[in-house]
Order: sequence, then C-alpha cells, then structure tokens
Amino acid sequence: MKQTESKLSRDDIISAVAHLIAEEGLEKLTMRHIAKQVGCSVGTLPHYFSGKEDIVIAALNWSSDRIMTRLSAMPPSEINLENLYTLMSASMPLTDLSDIEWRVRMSLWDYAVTNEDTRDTVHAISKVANEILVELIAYLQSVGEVRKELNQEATALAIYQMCIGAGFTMLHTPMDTREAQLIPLYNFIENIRG
Amino acid sequence: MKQTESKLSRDDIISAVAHLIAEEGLEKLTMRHIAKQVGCSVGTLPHYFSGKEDIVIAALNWSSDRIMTRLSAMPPSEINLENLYTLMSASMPLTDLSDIEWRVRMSLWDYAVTNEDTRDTVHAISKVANEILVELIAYLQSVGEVRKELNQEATALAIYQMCIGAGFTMLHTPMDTREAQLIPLYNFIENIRG
Amino acid sequence: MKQTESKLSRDDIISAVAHLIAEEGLEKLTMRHIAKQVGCSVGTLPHYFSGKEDIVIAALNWSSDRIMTRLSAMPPSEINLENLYTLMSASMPLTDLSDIEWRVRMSLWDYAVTNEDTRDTVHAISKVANEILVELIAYLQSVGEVRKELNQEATALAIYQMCIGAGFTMLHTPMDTREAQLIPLYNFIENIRG
Amino acid sequence: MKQTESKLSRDDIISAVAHLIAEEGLEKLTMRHIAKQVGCSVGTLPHYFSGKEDIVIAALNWSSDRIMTRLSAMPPSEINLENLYTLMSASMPLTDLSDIEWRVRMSLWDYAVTNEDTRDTVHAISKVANEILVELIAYLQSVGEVRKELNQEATALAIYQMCIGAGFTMLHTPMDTREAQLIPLYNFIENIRG
DNA sequence: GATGAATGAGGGTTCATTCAT
DNA sequence: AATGAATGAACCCTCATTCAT
Repeated sequence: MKQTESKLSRDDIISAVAHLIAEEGLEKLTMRHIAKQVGCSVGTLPHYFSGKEDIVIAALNWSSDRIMTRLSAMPPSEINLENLYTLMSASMPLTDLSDIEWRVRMSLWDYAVTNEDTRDTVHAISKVANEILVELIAYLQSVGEVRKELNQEATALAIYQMCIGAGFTMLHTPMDTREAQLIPLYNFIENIRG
Repeated sequence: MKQTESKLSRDDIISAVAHLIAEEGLEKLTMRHIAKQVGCSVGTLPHYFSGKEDIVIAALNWSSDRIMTRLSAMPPSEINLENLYTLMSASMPLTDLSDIEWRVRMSLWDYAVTNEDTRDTVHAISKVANEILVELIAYLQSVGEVRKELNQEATALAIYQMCIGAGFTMLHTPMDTREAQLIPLYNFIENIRG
Repeated sequence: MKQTESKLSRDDIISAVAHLIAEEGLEKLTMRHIAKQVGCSVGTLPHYFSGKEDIVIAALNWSSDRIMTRLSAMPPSEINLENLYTLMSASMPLTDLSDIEWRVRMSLWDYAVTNEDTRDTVHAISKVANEILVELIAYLQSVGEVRKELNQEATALAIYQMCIGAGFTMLHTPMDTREAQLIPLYNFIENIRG
Repeated sequence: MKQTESKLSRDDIISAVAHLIAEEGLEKLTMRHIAKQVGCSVGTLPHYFSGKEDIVIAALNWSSDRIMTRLSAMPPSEINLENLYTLMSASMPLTDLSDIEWRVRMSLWDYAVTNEDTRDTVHAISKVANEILVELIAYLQSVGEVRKELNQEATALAIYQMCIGAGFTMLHTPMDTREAQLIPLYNFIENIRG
C-alpha cells in the first residue's frame, strides 16, 4: 500500500515528533513510534531526514523557533510596559500548545548539556532572546517607560531568567496554577517603570 | 572475582550514577557503564536496586538532595541580606561539583515532565525550597533588612525563578562566564533591602 | 526528469554493474548504486531486468564473455608456440581493463559455489575454454611445435589451471608484480616445445 | 532459558560459520543463522566477537589455517617426490571436509579483492605457502630427486598456481570427477624428477 | 552476596521492490 | 518507458534482565 493521499513534508514529521517528545519524552522516542504518529512506514523517514538524530535535533529546534517567533512577533515601536508583560506571558506555557513547546524546550536544554552542537545552538538562541529584550528595554527607556538609570543588559537578563525559571517550573504544575507563577514577573516589570 | 575490598552501598552507586548522568546524559546510561563506574559486575546491581529505573530515579533525586542540603545549611537566624546572596550563589553551578549537581537536576526536571511520580517529587522539592525562602524573607523583614511591604511569597518565588533560570542557562555557557549571570539576582536582592 | 539523452540498453547496465562489482564487491552492490552508476533511477532498472539477481548474474557472466572472446580471438591456424604464450598472457589481469574482468570473474566463481545455475554456467565455460586449448595444442602438435607424445587434454588443463591460479593470485598483488608471476606459464610452454 | 550444557568457544563459532559460508555463501550469512547453527542466541555472539565482520574474518582465516596446517604437516626431511604429490593432493578439495575449507577459501579470496586488510592477509599466506614449497623443492634438489638446474621459485610457483587453479575449478565439479583434475599436477611433478 | 555469560526483545538503519504519476 | 517516494521485512547491534555458579 502506498501513502499517496496526503503529501508528506519535513514539517509534518517535525511537528509529529515534537508532540511525541512532549508526551512521552526523548527516551521513548523511536523511529517506529514516529512513523506511526506521522502515518507512514519507517522506511519513509530516511527520505526526509538522514537519521534519528537529525529528526530529533530538528524537532528540538522547532520549539525554540516557535518560542522565538512569538517573542519577535511584536515590533519594538509598538511596545509599552503593559504589553511587555503581555508579550512575555504569551510565551509562557499557559496553553496546551505552548505547553508542548516548553516540554520540548526542556528536552532540548537537557539534551544540550551533553551534546556540544546542540549546546551551541541553545546558547545562540538564548543570546538572541536576550538581545531582543535589551532592545525592548532600551526602547522603553527612550520613551520614558523604564527608568533610565537601569542597566539594560542586567534588566533584560533578569526578565529572561525569570521567564526560564517560571516556564520550566510550570511544566511540573497543573495548568490552572501556572498563571499565578507570573506574579514575580509582573512585579518586576512594574518595578522598572520610569 | 569478588568485590571484597570495600563495602558497597546504595549511596556509592547513586553517586557514581549521578556522575555518569552529568557526564554522558541519561540517554547513554547503561547498566554496564554503571557497573564499570561503580567497580562491580552488572549482576551485583540488582542486589541494591530493583532495576534500572529505580537506580535512575534515585540518582536524579540525589541532585535535589544535595541542593536542598546546601540551601538548608544556614539557620535563618544567621541570615542577613549579604549572605542571602552568598547562600543563593553558593547553590549555583559555579564549581565543578555543583555543575554536576545541576546537570543531574536538569535531567531530573526533564525526566519529571513525562513521569508522574518524579514530577510529584520535583514539585514537592520546589515547594519546600520556596517555603525555606519565604521563611528567610520573613525573618529578614522582621529584622528590618527587607522592606516590610513586599509580599513574602512573591519575593521568594522571584528569587527562586531567577536562580532556576540562571542555573539552567549556565549549564550551556563556559564556567568563567557564569558568575556574571548572577548580576540580576544581586540587583534584585539589593532592591528589596529595607 | 527523464533519461532521454542516450538510449539505455541491457549492456549498458551490465557493464556498469560489472565495474561496480569489481570496485566495491558484490556485497556492497545495491540497486541505488547501480541506478546512480548507470545514470537512471531505480525504477528504470525493472524495465530491463526482472530483479537484482537477474542483473547480478548477467554482470557476472559478462566477465566470462569478455575472457572467452579474447581467447577465441585468434584462429587456430595463426597460432604458434610463441603467440600461445602471448594469447594466454593477454587474458591475464595485467591491465586495468582485464583486472576488472578478473575481479568480476572471481565474484562469479565464488557466487557459483553456492548457486547451482551459475555453477553450471561456469563449468560449461571452463569446459569450452579447455576445448579451445585442446584444439590449439592439437594443432601445434600437428605442425610440430609441440611434442606429439604429450596428452592433449592434460596439457591443456595444465595451462588452464596455471592461468586460473595465476590470475586469481594476481588480484591480491600490485599490478607491477604480476607479470613476473607468468614465468611458470612461460616455462611450461617452453617445456612442451616439440 | 540459559545455554549451560556445552561450553561455547570462539572455535565452535568459527567452525559453525565456516560451514555456513561453505553451504550458503557469505551473502546469506546472518547473525541469526550463525546463532541458530551454533545453538545460541544472537546476543551471545558479541561475547566472543566484536561484530559480524570480526566473525567473518575469523572464519575466512580458518580455511587458510587449515590448509596451511596440512601443507606444513610433513617435515621437509621426510619428503620425497612421491609424497610431494601426496602432500599436495591431500590439500585439494577431494573430501567433504577439505571441500568446505576450499569453499571458504574461495569466499576469502573474493572478499580480499575489495578488502585491503584481508587482501594483505591472503597475500601473506600465499607467500608463506610458496616459501614452504621453495624449501621442499630445494631439499628435493639437494637429495637429487629434482633436477638441479630448475629454478626453485618458478617451480614452486608453478605447483602453487596449478593447485590453486585446480582447487577452485574443482568446486564447480562433482566430487567424483575431481581426482582426474590432478593429472596435470602429477605430470608436472614427474617432469621435474632428477 | 557476587558474578558475568546468556537471553531475546527492540533499537536504528538499509534495501529490493512496487506503483501512481 | 521513466520516475522516485513509499513500503516493510530483515539486517546488525545494544541492552536490561536473569540465573547457574
């Protein structure tokens, strides 16, 4: 039997794998599970990826891409202190969709600890995220929404660290208790108001 | 050949496994590697643990135990705002030893995402850590070192989140760049001074 | 993309496969490699051969065809003892081209050990080769170049065996050392001179 | 179920594999077949060999060892021209046992064509075999059984080539027709008598 | 208790073959 | 006639586990 009804693409596979990682963990991810989730046979996967590691890395990066896309969605010029909080909270695992992204991100970060290439990738992404935040803080300082004496890098890094800490912690708590964990972030942002 | 030189204990195995997880990752952890690291044969391990999962969970919890022990080391009465920062930074992955602990902690947190029992454990530990911090903040407020109008829970959670975020981020950066990532925590603590 | 530039034929495929077998061995021969070498897609091959085994057998026989063609090239009436040696040595793996033929022949002979059909083919070819040699010896006896008391079949078989033994041995030695291995054949032919 | 009745050794496996190669060919040799033939499970084989290639090479060398052992069995001082022929014919594939050895040898020689390490091994073995023959010829010359004007190396090589050619050819012919193929070798040996 | 050879299920991967286009 | 994505069986190998010693 041939699978001809739906055209398969790398993104279809990546998405399926991301969901599998989120639900079962990297450890239980097998080529056979992937094929089943995608709806193809194991022999089809090599047409799109050179091997399991290739698939895994693509899926892990998928989460970073999604999170970064959300972070970059709002142009700096449309930012004010109110929607800085909105922007950050929108990137947190407060919905089923972003929960998956963060679960995969957790696997990615763990994977990166002992995998040099992935570690460099994760580090680069963190750097970019911080740079975006620095830009936002700088802009908000320029329009008087953030106190000018605050160090931009340190402020951005504080927000980043709180988001990472909150996001990873949330993965171990029920969905309906997660929003309350954003209070420190909210307070912090209020506290830098100019 | 029998292992007669030194008495083997669960802790010996756990410690050895923790180091293996930190160095190679959970993925590459095998019973043979464990036995080799411990210095016994694979057949010896079942005498101390019921299976691989049992060993893994024990080793993952090892990191939490170590970190919690450090956090609880200082009695609240000896705390001031200066050594609150010292206490927190002492628990960060700034040395080879604590680096291992954090690496294992990362594996633990990742493992917990898809393992209910472990998730409950991790959540409970987080809760205890936060309670300790709340106590510290409350004490510091009572002695006038921290502003009294600050919410204790929110302040404690903020510190906790920053530490988690900073600690996990540090695992992807060289050791000599990590201390600089504590600036946000330092600033935050300075900012709550009464 | 279609293959329209050159008309494909069974011989093109066989020749390509023979070269692949000579270079990489039967073990590493795959339909994809064949298609790549031929310059067509894997789906084209079934139009010319019923399956891989069909291709392999055809390619293996290719070497026998080539070697037999050379052996039959010279009409018996033009033979003398001098160019009997020339004829035989010309069929040995002393050039890159004949080296390929012998490499494939080695694969063929090996394949024939456990494949009845191929074994019959190889045996038949050996028989024909010997018959040709018997004719040559008979002719040379009739013109007085070979001693008449020698048994034709035994003499032919001796030459055949030495050529086979020398040819297969040569495949494991550098090209520039091979000619020296023809000395026994030369001596033998000199020794039967009438 | 554990296999405890019979002690397994590398030689047991090698012997089993040699028989498999002889009967089915290298191509159809799989770890599962080997395990079945040996009477163990696939997981047992890695205890004795590092992988399939390791097993294959060991089995291929097995044939050379057996053949060389037979060739070296007779001390030169006990040699005369009569038992030189006996010695050589004893190493030919005239029995079921030596037939297996030669079948494996054929696989070995074929394998060596595209495998450098094996090629070196085969070449070294050929060299040793020739050296043994040279010694025998030299001894027979010294005792007057072989004509002194004959070149030792060329004579030895001639015998070697005839044996190789005859042996490999025999593998494609029925057992009861093989002895007749030794006539050229017999004639050759008679012809060098001093 | 300690050992490590033996097990066999399950892993990732390769491949000849098929068939809708 | 030509294509190459899709198939799934079979490959080699790894591994947690078991158990006779």
